Amino acid sequence: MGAGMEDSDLGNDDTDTSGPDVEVRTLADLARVAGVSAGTVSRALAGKSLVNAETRERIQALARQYGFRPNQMASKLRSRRTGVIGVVIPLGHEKRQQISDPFFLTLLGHLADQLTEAGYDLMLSRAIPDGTPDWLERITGSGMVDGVLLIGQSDQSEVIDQVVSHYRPLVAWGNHREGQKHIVVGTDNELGGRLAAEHLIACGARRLAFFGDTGGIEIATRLRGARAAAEAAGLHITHVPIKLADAEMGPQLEAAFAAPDADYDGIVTASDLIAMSALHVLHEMGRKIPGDVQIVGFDDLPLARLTSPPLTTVRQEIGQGAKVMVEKIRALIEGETRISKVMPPTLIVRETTRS
Amino acid sequence: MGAGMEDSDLGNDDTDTSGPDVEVRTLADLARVAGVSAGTVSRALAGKSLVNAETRERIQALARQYGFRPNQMASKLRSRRTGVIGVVIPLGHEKRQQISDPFFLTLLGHLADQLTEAGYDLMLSRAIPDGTPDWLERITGSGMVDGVLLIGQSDQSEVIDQVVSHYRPLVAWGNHREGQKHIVVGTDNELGGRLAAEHLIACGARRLAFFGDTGGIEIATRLRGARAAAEAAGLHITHVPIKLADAEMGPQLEAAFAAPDADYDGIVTASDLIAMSALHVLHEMGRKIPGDVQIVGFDDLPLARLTSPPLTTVRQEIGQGAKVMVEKIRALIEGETRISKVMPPTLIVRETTRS
DNA sequence: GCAGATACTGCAAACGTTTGTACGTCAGCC
DNA sequence: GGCTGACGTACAAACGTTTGCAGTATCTGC
Repeated sequence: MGAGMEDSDLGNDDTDTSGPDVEVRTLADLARVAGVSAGTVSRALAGKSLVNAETRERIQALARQYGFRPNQMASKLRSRRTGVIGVVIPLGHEKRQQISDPFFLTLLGHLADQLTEAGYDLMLSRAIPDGTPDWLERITGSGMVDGVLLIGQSDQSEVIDQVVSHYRPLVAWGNHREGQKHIVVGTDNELGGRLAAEHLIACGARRLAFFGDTGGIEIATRLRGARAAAEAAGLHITHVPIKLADAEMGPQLEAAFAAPDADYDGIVTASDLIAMSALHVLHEMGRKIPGDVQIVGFDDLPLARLTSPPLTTVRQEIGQGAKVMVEKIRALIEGETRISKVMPPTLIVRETTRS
Repeated sequence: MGAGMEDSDLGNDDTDTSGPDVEVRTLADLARVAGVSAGTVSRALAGKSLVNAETRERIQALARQYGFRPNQMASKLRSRRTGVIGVVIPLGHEKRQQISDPFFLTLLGHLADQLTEAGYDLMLSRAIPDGTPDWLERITGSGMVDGVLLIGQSDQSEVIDQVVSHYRPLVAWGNHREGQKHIVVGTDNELGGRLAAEHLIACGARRLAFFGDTGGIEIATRLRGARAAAEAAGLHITHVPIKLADAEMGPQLEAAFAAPDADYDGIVTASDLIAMSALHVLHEMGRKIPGDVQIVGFDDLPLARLTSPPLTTVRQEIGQGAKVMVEKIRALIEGETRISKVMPPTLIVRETTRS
């Protein structure tokens, strides 16, 4: 009608200094207000030196004033860089459809910190591996992330290798295995298992058990290390596959201790969580710790020092691990090639062993 | 140390599936292969009924065969819908630049589950509030998310209200306050604090303390509830502002107990984490629990049942809370209007009180 | 056999940026 | 004074989708 909204006359730069009377949603809008072209606005906001310093600051001030922020989707589409790292937690061998392991959650927290620091956003996905590479490719192939961080490999090492053959920027937390294609940051789980078992043996334990479900390769490797230590000492170690599901853990443990030849005096656990649960069950059974039974955890969660007695455990350098993962993924994105890093765990002796 | 592999050239993997001889990266590419137009391919992959069922399946098969996935950025740009929910954790009143509270982490885990279920992706941001709305608007205004979930309000209630006045789809976890504009899902913290204190009093405690930093509104409200209960019984409750930083908590607590008139016999804590730490410190000091001192936690983390003695605590329905938050944000995105939901907490009596 | 409905499909215009190239101006230099 | 280069800006072509609209067969009923 009469009142056309083609407000293209930019001669009247009179009163619109303070009031965002006209909505500015796009670069073009802001360009009109500033009396320059959209391209210049784009460069100005990106802080490029190509544009006159004075103009740049004027435009930035204008953007602030109008509360303008460039549309990220458009930006990402055009620049073919998302600034987003996908973090995926494979729910692999755990039945429970839920992210619950405090270790992974803690690692996630650290990753969030490191990624933010590095200027990346973090896109979180939980995935349920199904044998095909699809659960992973749904993320790598989405075009939504510049790279992928995998929190744990579960039992999907082959699948991951397969994906990595055509998708480079991927780093996993977990266990390094010879011949594996994908890059891994993790703890030397075999050494960890060994340290735990050796310590127990040195403290006089003879009837050993390993508590943990070996569906994931990390845990399996820990068992291997523990078993090696046991055998070196001429001892047997019983494997008890406790699963990491909050609700079931108590009953599982009770059943384990009720078994006929279950009078263990030294227990290596696959995680602090299991250790804490075991501690609790043993308390209820009236067993003295470390008098009757000694226990070693794995992870050294912040909580490990709060149990009573405080938990002897194998420490994984989780903050450091997150840092390394982020470093590696960044390098990978830059096109560099990288190698895996396995970090040695440390035995933290507290009071659930007789040291 | 690290073992690794330099597997740099990966171009020669042409032995895989049945003949992706021509690379298909875009809709147009696939359209060419299928002998249709790009638009049709788009519709076919979206499963629209507009395209012939047979054609649709042929195209989908082709897409699978060539491993084609539409570029999300382009899709999101065009359709103006991202399918992403931003989850932001304000690091507000905690000095420590790190996501560490297990409660928030657990809530995050549940949110991840619920959002995935609902078909949304989750973009995680940690933010450091700075008094201006900028830390939040950086996310709401980015055009990258369809909605925002806030894990805790910290002390930013006003700022959040301000943002909500022009950005609708936002739901916060936290404390509901009369007159507040933004939608909140959370626990009745005042009631929680009251339940805890009343229970202690009923169990014979007379020298009460509240352990927790009241920088965040949630905690302040819990203290208010506890104080109300104390006053109703004619008792005084001492506020000890313990901060939630892993490393410092021990020393803080020791200092608190070393204070001249610190012979508390009943402690309400602002979180299970503080309670667990206090339990530990008290153990070390040789105090009997619940004989000498009784303690009530807050949250009912899965770990609360594992302490020794098992922790009496005020339970927040965190899984339920996550579910409600996701429901509300979805409704908000659909354009509906919503109201806050405050859920009643439950007192879980275990063994750190004499019941 | 024909009008009109029906069922698909193609065309092309967005979506809002970024960025290579071209253009214009101005200073410095011989 | 013209040439060279530096500097700053405008122009327009992507980026890869989705989707309204128009077009073309095929079908239906009379």
